[in-house]
Amino acid sequence: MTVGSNLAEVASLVGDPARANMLAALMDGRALTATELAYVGGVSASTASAHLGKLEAAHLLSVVKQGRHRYFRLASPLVSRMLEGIMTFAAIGGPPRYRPHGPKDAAMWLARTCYDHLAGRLGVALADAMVARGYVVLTDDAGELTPRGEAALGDIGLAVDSLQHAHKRVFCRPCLDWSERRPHLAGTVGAALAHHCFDRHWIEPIRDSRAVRITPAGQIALRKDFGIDLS
Amino acid sequence: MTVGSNLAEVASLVGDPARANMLAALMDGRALTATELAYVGGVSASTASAHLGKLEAAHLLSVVKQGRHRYFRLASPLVSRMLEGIMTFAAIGGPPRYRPHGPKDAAMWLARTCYDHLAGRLGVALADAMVARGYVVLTDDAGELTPRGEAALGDIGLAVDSLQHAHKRVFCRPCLDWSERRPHLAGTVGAALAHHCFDRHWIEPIRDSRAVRITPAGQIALRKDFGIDLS
DNA sequence: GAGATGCTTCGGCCGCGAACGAAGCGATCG
DNA sequence: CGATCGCTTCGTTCGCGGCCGAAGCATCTC
Repeated sequence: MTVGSNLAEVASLVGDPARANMLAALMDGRALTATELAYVGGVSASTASAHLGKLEAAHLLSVVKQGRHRYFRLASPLVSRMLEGIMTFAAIGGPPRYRPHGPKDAAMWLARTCYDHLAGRLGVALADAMVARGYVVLTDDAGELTPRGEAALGDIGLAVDSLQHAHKRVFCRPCLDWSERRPHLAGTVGAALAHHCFDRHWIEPIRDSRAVRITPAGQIALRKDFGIDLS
Repeated sequence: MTVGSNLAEVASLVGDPARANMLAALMDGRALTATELAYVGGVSASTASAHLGKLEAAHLLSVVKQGRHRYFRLASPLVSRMLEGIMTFAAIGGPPRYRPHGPKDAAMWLARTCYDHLAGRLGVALADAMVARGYVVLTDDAGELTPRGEAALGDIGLAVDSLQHAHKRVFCRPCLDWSERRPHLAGTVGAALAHHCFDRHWIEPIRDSRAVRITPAGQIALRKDFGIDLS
């Protein structure tokens, strides 16, 4: 059958541990080199090359050559969405899971990027705050920024108007958080919020990880603007 | 890493052709017996048993024993969503695809069920009609039933009020159609619409397939109520 | 009861594909 | 201009996992 075979074909590409780790590492939207991906995949350069070739051939990844490096990134938001769907199931739909062990995991649980927006306790807390204050309305699948929310974001210096008419990309949508098992903010609004936090140095990336650290300044600002305290 | 391994684990389960075909067959929400699934998977009963055991262990499928039969169904809407995500990518995100060949494919392209709602040319045409008439508003991710739409559906005998307050399940959302590459209606509204069409015998299931046939009565009713003509 | 039917368990076979190292090629650096 | 680095290609090895058929255990039918 036409349908099933495509399904299996794509899923089996994601179904290899090395490739899955590579894809997961690219979930934050960055582009990584073949060597970096070999490392996160836990395989040799030659093996990684074969994997990356397959992922590119299937259009899961796009590649851009720059000098002697080859930078890979997820080929489209559709890929990110697909992976998100699988990870969400893996985290909350599958067999019961356990809480984090290592300190690295702990950081991931606290705050991390998810493609281009924020997830973890911080992401969920932000979404909660936005909802509680009537800035956004969220259902399971849809989200909407209220006029009140638009104004409030404007007050803290987040230019929402310029984004507003981006009808093509999704403006505001919930994204199920695999660690908190509750929705956080994705879409244009979620991305803008994340950018804002980075710009103001409320958060900063943690090396070699999707996790982010909340700076002292961020602690203060988040409490002041959103009533968030993640101690 | 914790994340990647779960991702690979789940994806590899879907990544086997036999299992993928079984899962695809269950996408319409029905429950099938082990023997039926062995058939759609194209494998022997013993092999199917092993596959189904794995899918159940990973909580992709739930099983209910009835007499000497074991009925399998997708364990949760989360699984359906995950598969939907992969199929969507496989259909439109991957390498360029081709149009149908066999008559069976043709029927699938014309009209079929997608979990619990309608897809194919019919599904897309219904969504288009609903939008064109101002019954619903659709963005890429969200959907909303307008008061006008609510009234109109009421006129043709579709009790929408009773569904309205089902806040838990998603009320109305778009679902990307892999054959038409355009959204059709999913969510509670999409499901209610599909049920309505079945109840009135506007459409009827085609044996051993997710495809549905549009009855002569359906042709007339669809044209009258929605201005749809799929000749 | 005997005989189907539905499904699982067991044992053994086989092939795909992931793995590595060595070698080659192109780009960059000193 | 070598030397180094980033990546790919090639040839080979090897183990996991899918496959089947035979046998076994239920359950329903007559």
